[in-house]
Amino acid sequence: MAKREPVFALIDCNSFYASCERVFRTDLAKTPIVVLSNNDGCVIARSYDAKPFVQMAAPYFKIKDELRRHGVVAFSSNYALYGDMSERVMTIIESRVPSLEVYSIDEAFADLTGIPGDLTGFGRDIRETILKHTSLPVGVGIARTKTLAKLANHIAKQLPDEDQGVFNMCDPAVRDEVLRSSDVSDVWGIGKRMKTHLNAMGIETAMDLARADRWMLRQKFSVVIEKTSRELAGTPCLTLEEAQAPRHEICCSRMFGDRVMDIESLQQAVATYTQRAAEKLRAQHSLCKKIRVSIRTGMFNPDEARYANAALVELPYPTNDVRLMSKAATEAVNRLFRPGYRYSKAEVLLMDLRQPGEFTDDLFASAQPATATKVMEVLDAINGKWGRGTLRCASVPYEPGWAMRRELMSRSYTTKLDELWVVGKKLN
DNA sequence: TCTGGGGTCCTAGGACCC
DNA sequence: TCTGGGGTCCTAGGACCC
Repeated sequence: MAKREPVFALIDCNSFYASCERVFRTDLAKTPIVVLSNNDGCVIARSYDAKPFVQMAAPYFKIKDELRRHGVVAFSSNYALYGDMSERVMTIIESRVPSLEVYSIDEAFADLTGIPGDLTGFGRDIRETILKHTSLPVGVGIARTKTLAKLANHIAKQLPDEDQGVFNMCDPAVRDEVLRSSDVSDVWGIGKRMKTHLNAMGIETAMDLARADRWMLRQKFSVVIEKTSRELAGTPCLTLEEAQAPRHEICCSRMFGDRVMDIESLQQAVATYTQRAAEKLRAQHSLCKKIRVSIRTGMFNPDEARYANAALVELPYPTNDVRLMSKAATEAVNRLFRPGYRYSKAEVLLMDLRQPGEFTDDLFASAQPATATKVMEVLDAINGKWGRGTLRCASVPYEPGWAMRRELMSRSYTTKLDELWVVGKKLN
């Protein structure tokens, strides 16, 4: 029997955050929409019809009036809603493909190797099912490698409606045609810097990169670019990664709603971020040995005095005990704090993460006491049942003065009982 | 007044060891 | 005259992704 050729699909939601908002606001079906980053800082998603009016990452305060003039409606980001919608989409895809890698909140790679019959039809079927069950439009790219599937997906989004957002690039002739007409910067893994370097060497299109001297690519850049080149030429170098490995670092950082000047607020913020990071840490069953805390002022205003600094604290033993972690993190704030500055952001980064049992306990140092592990389990159980923050360290305020701005937030239509979508009753 | 929040991988270079 | 050759581990920094 002939060896089965590998086939990958990349399925991703179109303008995901904006589409999620639209699902529950049918009155905005024909209105351009943008979604803002945390703190209503800048634009992170645009509906298709908003794209002509707004640049990605444009600061909201600068373009507010312009948006209003064009009738573009803005939303604060509502991650509870997006996370829930994402799970629904992934569940549908998972039920139809042999194996799936959830790559981000709005996209997934699927292994279609060995699926008989017309793959384009298969892609259309998935797309229709998702649309029917969630009202979210997706694009499907199908090809021999992950990098090519990404490119196929990019093409799928530019197709006219009758092609239903599915593009199959398995045919070598079709693939070559696409490679020739795609700019090298459309390739997954080629950013702005790499484009500049490659262009300088005469590599302009995806086809140029596919045919470039691999040894030279590896010498001059890295093995990553070499793999990209091979993948474009049709040789799979990247595999589907179904099980998500535990993170090596866990980060929680936020801009403040307003500038902060006092040390108490910074301590509260850092305690709050540590709490959130510790939750993520325990969710992946890891322990952490080092914490890096950083604070900084705004970086954009030239008239404002700037300061940014970070401190690394090492814990006595690998732990997931939020009490120990908060104490260490807030002590770091005392070291970092300089009075007189207007702080805009703090960050807590958990580093040197380990799995229990993976490291050797030091003969003379202590390990996390069993009681602490138990206390954390109870803490997570209570917060899991009654909501995040029900039980917390005293240093974490309930309604902090420095909380981020989210003035344009939609409701938690799918995740809060008292905010459910009501059909047949006029909202807003 | 005001510009996000997560992550990943790779490489180079220094410290240290035998 | 003239000062090896590996190896490992760690960290910082660059580049990229969504």
